Amino acid sequence: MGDEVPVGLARLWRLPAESRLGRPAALDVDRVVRAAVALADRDGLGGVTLGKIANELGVTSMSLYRYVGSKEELLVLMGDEATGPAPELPAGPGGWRAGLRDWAYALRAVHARHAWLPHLPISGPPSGPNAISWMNTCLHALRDTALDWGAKVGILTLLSGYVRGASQLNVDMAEGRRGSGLDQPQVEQEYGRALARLVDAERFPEVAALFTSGLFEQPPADDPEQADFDFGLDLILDGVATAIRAAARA
Amino acid sequence: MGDEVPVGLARLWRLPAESRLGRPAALDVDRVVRAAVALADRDGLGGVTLGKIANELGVTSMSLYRYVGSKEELLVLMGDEATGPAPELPAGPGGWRAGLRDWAYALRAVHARHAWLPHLPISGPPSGPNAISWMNTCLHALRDTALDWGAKVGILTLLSGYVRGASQLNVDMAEGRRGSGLDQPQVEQEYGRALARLVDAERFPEVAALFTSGLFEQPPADDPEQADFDFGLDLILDGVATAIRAAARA
DNA sequence: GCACTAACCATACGACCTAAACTATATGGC
DNA sequence: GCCATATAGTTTAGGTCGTATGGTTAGTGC
Repeated sequence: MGDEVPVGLARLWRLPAESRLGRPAALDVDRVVRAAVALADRDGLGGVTLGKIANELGVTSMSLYRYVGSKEELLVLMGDEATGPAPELPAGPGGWRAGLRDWAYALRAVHARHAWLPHLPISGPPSGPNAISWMNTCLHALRDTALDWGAKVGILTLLSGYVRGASQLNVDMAEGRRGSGLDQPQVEQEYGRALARLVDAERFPEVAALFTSGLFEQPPADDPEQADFDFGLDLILDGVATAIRAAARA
Repeated sequence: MGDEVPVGLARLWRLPAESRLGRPAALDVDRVVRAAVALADRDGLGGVTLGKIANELGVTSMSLYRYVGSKEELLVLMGDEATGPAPELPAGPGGWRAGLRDWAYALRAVHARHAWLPHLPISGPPSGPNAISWMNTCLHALRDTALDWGAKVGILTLLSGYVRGASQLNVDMAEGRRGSGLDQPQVEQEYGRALARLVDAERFPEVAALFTSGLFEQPPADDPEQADFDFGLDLILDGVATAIRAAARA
């Protein structure tokens, strides 16, 4: 009967340590993590340094190790902190499809607020309280379907991975166009033209056709990133619909 | 009429520099990148160091800067190198579905050979010759469909992102169980039980139900990771099928 | 006031990436 | 054959960062 919880999990869930002995702590895990998140929001992931965090808090970097096992662990804590709790359960009508769509939109919005978040190294399955909160909301949206637990978890994994990947790509493209005052369509043009010169139409006929198709030349929608995101999301949701129908038949 | 190509792209595509002047080079980009890949295969991404690469090649770390602009750029080159060219075009029957499935399987196999590959930071849209090769194969599988280019690119992005995310998760789970001689089902048990103790059934009823469902207790398939992968893949392919039908109707 | 415990700090070390200046080795024109 | 030139590679050094170690400070409870 192991009642114990790994120390990393304990800090993620902020389990109180219980001890009135010794010198009282001037900080707590929360303040450390919040300072780190604020720093990442300002300077990016690469700008997060134990020294700078400590400076911000008026302590030395070594004292942070009283609250965090290592920088790697700190990154995990930052991830859960920045993700925050999932929005309230919709419970409204619209069924699973609207529920999943809202969920994905909300998660995307979180990534937009913290551009570094999708770039955090994955450290395993969702384990923090906020990650669990999002998990709960997603599963809730699927509650009235005939899917078994394995399928629900698969959908959750797929969907969160998709949002993460899409956000990551958006951020990277945005980073690529920093300095040169180009917006998204211009970057796509640049990309398409540079590669059109490199791609041999004989070796890669499909790609060559793509780059001469004019897809990267037209300035179509007013928010192309949103449109791209919606395309993939709808495609996934169509797949979910198929799975739900199949489960209902069984 | 800019005939020029950014220097990063030039190195990715190994554009020859043309110059018989000066001291002849003892190395070339290829050898540097291959040594780096071999090192990553052995020691992981964190074990890749300019010093170690140089050592392996019998030079000093600074000389590597003759071939690579920075370590960041080296990572990009490593990514394309390790990905390698896509497998030969199937051209067989089975249509787009078999084509995409084979493609995804092959990409997954590449990630299995280079566990660090899915962990590389994304640096933009596919740009290297090998990435383009995989792009070409994927587009080829969709050739006989009525999808427009935008949809095809969306599917490519979605699919490659999915494979990447799934591989990343597999690697991280495998890493989590290093040291303690546990296999996948045991790790899932450990995960399920640890979280079952932390998750409040009132706040997170769905998750609580999941963790008491026994999903993480049973040792079901003989290759659970493969089964999970297939579930997501089939779901995506079902979504693609829907999109193809819709495009054909239009 | 004394043992004990926990929080915090000063110091130091070892990686690592890379800028700058210098040396080595080839080519091509005279 | 020699020199200007251009490219390759080395030396040296600086700066940043994570963190191991050991000492110091500030509280609690007997």
